[in-house]
Amino acid sequence: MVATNSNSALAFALLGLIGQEPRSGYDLRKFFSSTPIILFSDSPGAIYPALRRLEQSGLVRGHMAEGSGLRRRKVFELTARGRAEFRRWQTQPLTRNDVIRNMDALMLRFAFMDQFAEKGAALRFLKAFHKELAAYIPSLRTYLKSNREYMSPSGRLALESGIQAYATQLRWTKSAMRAYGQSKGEG
Amino acid sequence: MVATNSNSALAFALLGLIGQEPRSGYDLRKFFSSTPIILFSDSPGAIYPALRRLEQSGLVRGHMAEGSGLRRRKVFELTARGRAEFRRWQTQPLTRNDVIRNMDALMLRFAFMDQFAEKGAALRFLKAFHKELAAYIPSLRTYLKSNREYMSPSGRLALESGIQAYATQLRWTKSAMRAYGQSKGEG
DNA sequence: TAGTCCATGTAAGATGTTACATGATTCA
DNA sequence: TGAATCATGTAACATCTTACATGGACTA
Repeated sequence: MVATNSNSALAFALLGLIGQEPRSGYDLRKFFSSTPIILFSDSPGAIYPALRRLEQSGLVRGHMAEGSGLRRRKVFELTARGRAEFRRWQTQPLTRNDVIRNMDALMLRFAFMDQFAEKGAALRFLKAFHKELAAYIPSLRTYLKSNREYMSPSGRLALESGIQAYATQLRWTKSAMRAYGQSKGEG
Repeated sequence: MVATNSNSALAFALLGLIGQEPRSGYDLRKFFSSTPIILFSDSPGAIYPALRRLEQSGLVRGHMAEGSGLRRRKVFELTARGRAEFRRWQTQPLTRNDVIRNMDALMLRFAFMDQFAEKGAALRFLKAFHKELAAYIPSLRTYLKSNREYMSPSGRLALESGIQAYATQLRWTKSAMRAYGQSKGEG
């Protein structure tokens, strides 16, 4: 209906979860609060308005669940447009900036990859991710090397922690690519 | 002057950097855009209002830099209250929730540890961090084990990536504690 | 019948994003 | 003189946080 300008990470998390199965706002809140993985808050002040926006822009459709003695419970399901919009977001090119400032969003995109995107998408994503990480990490090491002596011990250790985190992510992309290469035979 | 309710992560990053040496808004923006470490945006619409708020609550003090042919350049320095407030934030107890949802803020607190806090603070912080991570990671592994079969390959891989990231952070706390134990001989 | 959980929502407020505006200075 | 950089800021807008509100249903 209305132009879909841009959705927040939370909005895409909601779309992804609703895409797995129809869910209510309460279901989504419970998922966020009970699952140790997900990074979003279960605050109703974030979730219910986000759902309303998604409904208004036609990405989800909600209807009151009737049936066995249930209270008013508004269950949302994904529309075709919602599915397309999620896929668009998920398969858009991965940038350096995503790696630096939006790693969580990247992993969210990947987590739903099998669910929405076609076969090769996961592997393409992993290759691009690997490429960006492999290019970015050396620049961090270079920065550390040339600034080491001016940094406090805790500052230096904090930077090393960041570098190790990226290095771990890089190793993960490699093993994930192997996992996809084996099961899907695409190289 | 005004009650200091709570400051954002950006506000504390600004306080920490200003605590190293007096800096202008432009200096801070450049630091964020040129340094590969820091996670904050260099957007003027975030930084200048944040500086004004810090000044209004008496945590920093700004004055126009005069001197050799400079343009108007407002340089901020930390006040005693600003230093105390930073230290309070930095040394407050580390919670499980910080580990799950605010790791970046934790590392920011640690990065400035030598600069603001007294001797034992860094080591205390690392011990608490280690303890929370050591308690949290097994719950993630348990979750993975019992949900593995219901998850898509990409969902499972994404969760594994998160677990590996936490495990890397745990190893880092151990090596960081060794670094502090050696140089400061406090156990 | 009192407490807890189910379930949805709103209101106030702060913060951040993007884009725009302004003007001085340096450099080609 | 025109472009880039220095330097500060505002305006509009969307989003999130925290706290509050409401009411049905289950259970001890």
